[in-house]
Amino acid sequence: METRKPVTMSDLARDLGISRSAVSFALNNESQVSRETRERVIAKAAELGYRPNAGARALAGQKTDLFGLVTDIVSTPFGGDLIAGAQEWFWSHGKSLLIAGTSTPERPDARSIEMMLEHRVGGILLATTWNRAIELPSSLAHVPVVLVHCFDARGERPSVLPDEVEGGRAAAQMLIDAGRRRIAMINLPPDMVAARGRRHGFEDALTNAGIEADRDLIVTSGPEADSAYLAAHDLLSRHEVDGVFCANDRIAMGTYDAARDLGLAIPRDLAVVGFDNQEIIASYLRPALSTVALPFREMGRRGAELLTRTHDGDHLEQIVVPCPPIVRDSV
Amino acid sequence: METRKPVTMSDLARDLGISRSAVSFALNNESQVSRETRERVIAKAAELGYRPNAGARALAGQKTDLFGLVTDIVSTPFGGDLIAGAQEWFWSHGKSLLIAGTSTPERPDARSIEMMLEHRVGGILLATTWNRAIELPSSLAHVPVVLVHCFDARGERPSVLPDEVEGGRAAAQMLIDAGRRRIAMINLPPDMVAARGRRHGFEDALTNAGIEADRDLIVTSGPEADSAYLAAHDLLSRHEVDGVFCANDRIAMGTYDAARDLGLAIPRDLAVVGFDNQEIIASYLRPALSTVALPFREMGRRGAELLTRTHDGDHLEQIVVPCPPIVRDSV
DNA sequence: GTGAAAGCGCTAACAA
DNA sequence: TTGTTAGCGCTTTCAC
Repeated sequence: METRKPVTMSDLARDLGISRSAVSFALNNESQVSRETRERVIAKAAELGYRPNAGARALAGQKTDLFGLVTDIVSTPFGGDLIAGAQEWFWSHGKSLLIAGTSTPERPDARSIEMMLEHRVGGILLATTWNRAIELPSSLAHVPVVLVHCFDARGERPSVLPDEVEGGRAAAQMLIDAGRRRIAMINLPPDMVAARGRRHGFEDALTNAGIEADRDLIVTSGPEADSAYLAAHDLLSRHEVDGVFCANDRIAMGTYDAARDLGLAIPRDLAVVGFDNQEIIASYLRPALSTVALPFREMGRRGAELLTRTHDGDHLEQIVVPCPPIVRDSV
Repeated sequence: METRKPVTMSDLARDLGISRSAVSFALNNESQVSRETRERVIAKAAELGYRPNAGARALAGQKTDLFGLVTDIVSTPFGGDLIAGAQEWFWSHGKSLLIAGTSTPERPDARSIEMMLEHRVGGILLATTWNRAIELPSSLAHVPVVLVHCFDARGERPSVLPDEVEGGRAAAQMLIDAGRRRIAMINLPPDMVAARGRRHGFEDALTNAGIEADRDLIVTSGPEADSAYLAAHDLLSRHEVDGVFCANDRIAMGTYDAARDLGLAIPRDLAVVGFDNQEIIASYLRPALSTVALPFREMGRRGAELLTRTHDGDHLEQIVVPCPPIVRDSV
């Protein structure tokens, strides 16, 4: 592999005996060139393997095609969807994506933000693992920012959020449609944004179905499977329940264990619905877990879209993306 | 949020009444400026919030600080580690990382590679989910490339690979050290690079421990849990086995199910070791799975390092990174 | 130690 | 329709 000096516009112009601007116009599909010239230029470019220099173009045109994504989410399976979604949008619009992983998006490695700003990104997408309020670092004060799966504590930036309420409603509905009536919910700690929304939707659906919401059937668990095992075991041994909505898939995992230990068959004795659609959990649990998906890909896409639009015009928007139910075998 | 025009070197120079080159020298720590001038420049830069323009610098200096990472791995939990590792290296060396997710690294969305080349990246890291040989696309012919978790079919590019053999040996050793003697292996399809290496190390360790390698105890399974369930059920019901090395964590998952259905307690009746250390599987299985880690973070780091060095000098290197055993409760 | 000046590759008025 | 000419923000000789 030998690196060789890249072909420039001047090379094309000289070879073709025309001016550099003619080449520029031809390549950028401006109107001011004859069809013939344009074709000659394009042919020559292909022949010589010309490739535009993005940096130079940005410098001269005073505009970037670079955007940034800062997130703590790359280390989870969701990260892939998020990145894919954002990238799909950017690419199909001729933009490139600079990514920085960080453990704390609100206080990202200062260097990573700095680096993006030095590259004069047109805007930054800030995404988090947990749906929550965040405080923007001051270095971001003068850059367009769109928050994904989180929102600005000061209410000054646009964001893209999952429809937790509708998701909770959908989860409950799956249980109701299966004929369950003694329906419980094992929720996340109440200080979590997701917990509030999902519960709200859950209660709503029960009420609409004419099922009285029994406070005793709504319990709290930590987000992890072992904590959920305890909560589920307690709940299921004290109450007669035929359906349970777990506020996330890991809680469902713990619930499966508890059900097994209590001799309850899923879905016969107990129907279970999760939330998140963490593929690796949901599809490997037996029976496969019915759940509600967190639409990271779509949120990434919408975030990117919003960011490029925010660019000019400066309207504050909150976009809410639906959480689709995923039917498997646990209901 | 209002975007405002960035401060340039000329602004600093004018404000300070000195030339632009003086500013440049001062900021880049060149020797040819007086201590005093340098300090004044630095102070002014801080005051005005000057931020160098990476694109302009690259253009003038004919060098980039951008590198690319193309991979199909972002959608798995491993992706996070890989990215983190690569980024750690690049950042601490003042480089930035451009990332492109793709479903097939060998035939990545042509646009994504093109985009990186237009940005004049100094080199590209190509990483795959599966350890395997890959054929480089021709567009990469004149760019430094380092392969991570895969290798060039034509043997012309450097790569960073996990030490599968040593990993297999470590897995077997965990079983041996626990006093197991009837040790089986549920391997991946033999055409997979990982399968060959892991088996090689496995047999090696048994031989060294004076345990005869029983061909009947080495069986093949697909990479997924359901296929593994069948293989494990078959193996365990026909042979007396007290330890099994599963070539990946999902196979271990299926093996857990089979063991339970056959009434075998883990680890009492059957010790199990996996491979990959997929956190979400390994730590939630009960008992938690002892396994061998695929060192993606370290591979990312080494890949980045190799890439920046490959840059000049052009030695073909194959780096092999150790796969550390992770002890949990299944042995 | 400092400044003038020539680019780096490209865009975009403006003239011709 | 084409070419000329300034820059964009920065690095880097080369004189002073």
